[in-house]
Amino acid sequence: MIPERTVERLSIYRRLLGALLAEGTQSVFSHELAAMAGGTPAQVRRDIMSIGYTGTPTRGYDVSGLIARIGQFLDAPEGQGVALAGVGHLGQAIMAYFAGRRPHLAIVAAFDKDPQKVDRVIHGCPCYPVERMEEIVREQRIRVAIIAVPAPAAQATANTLVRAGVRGLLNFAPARLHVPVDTYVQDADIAVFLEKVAFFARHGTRVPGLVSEPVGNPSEQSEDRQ
Amino acid sequence: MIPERTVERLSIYRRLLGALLAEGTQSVFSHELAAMAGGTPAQVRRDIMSIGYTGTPTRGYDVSGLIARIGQFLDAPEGQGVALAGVGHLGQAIMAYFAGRRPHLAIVAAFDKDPQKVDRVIHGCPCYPVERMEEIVREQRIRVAIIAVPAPAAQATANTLVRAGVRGLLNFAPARLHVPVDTYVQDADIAVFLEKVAFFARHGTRVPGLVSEPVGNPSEQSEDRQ
DNA sequence: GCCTGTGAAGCTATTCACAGCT
DNA sequence: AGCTGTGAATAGCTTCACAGGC
Repeated sequence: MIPERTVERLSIYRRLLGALLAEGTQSVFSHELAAMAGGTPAQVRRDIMSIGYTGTPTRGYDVSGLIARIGQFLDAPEGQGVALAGVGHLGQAIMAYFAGRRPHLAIVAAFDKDPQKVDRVIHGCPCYPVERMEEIVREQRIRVAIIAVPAPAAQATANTLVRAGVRGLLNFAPARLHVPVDTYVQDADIAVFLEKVAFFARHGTRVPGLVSEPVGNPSEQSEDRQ
Repeated sequence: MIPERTVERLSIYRRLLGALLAEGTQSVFSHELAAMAGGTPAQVRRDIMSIGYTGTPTRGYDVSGLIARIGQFLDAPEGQGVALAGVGHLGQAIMAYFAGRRPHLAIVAAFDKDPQKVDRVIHGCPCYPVERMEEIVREQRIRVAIIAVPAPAAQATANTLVRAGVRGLLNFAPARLHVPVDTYVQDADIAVFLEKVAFFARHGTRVPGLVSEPVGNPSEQSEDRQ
């Protein structure tokens, strides 16, 4: 099984590769991708190796070929619909972000308990009352959901979603969710993030890949870097 | 230096301990905290050991004492002000969340380039035009900032903040930031999170600590678990 | 010369397992 | 009996460093 961190980085590589493609770049070296992503060339090579793609010493990796390979690896062939629980500011920010782009991972239904917010379409996404969540998620075979409800409602929301068939949750509520072992939870707990940033802003700690000011200068030597 | 993951967990433990305190619980065992946080008892004990707090075999850890110790460790003694760049839906969700609570880590200034959004107070936080960001962040000696602007503006925003003295960034924009090595960046990239969740919803993978349905049942045996 | 692919080494984080305490 | 504190073992991830290719 592939490391979680590698999956994250592949997603990042794909986005960067898309930008390269848009500007007409046809191939890229591991050290270039590493500089853009903020990692090491060795890491990039190993990540790409882990999904069975290969480059050539002369040109590096083919941009569109690598994008396609990452897609085969990360995306569900049939596409995946996503449910969104909670249409507050956060939920709307998320809808706005995903509107239009990402055909294969689109938010296809949103839910809120406020009657004012439902029964309309926001950013191309229909909003329903929470009462219909279980029914709709089950019928549409939705397996991925975003929890953007207040903390006190998070566990109940998760329970309903799991009951309806969801197996992956992105949880923005500041609460720990208890779910079955076959359900994956990614926490995005803003309060935790902010306390961590505040701590390290005072105590310092930085990742590898170094990267200096604005665009990382290509201060490579012979064998990778240090 | 303390592991990054430990800092995250300490923040989580503190929140859980606060809830225990509110309901009048005076002491807690590592396995109880582990069940609440979704980790292992050994992990909890080591995290607590790493900040130099000790419990007793008979009662476990003293709830208020441990909260205080985590506070000494995580928080700046004088408190830390936080700047927020971007007052869109996401920025407003963040302001709403931090309004009131967290005296020692409050959002003290928000910035937006839209003249409609600025020169007023939202959730107790004054909003200024971006042009004044560098000046205000520098004058208020703000060291921590949240980036909630669109991706194309993220790097320029980060540059300005760093120039003004910020040393910790929480970045919600789907873009990799290039900053000086002494500046800490925590990425909260929603698109990456969602792709990761979608991937593992299909392929499965779960953390330790197991945890079953709703509230984790206390199926402990003698020596820890597993 | 400069690249990729990769075994091996090195690190970091987590878990085991038990001595010591009550 | 059941807990904490912790050295030792393990697991997981990252980086090194070099063979092989153009």
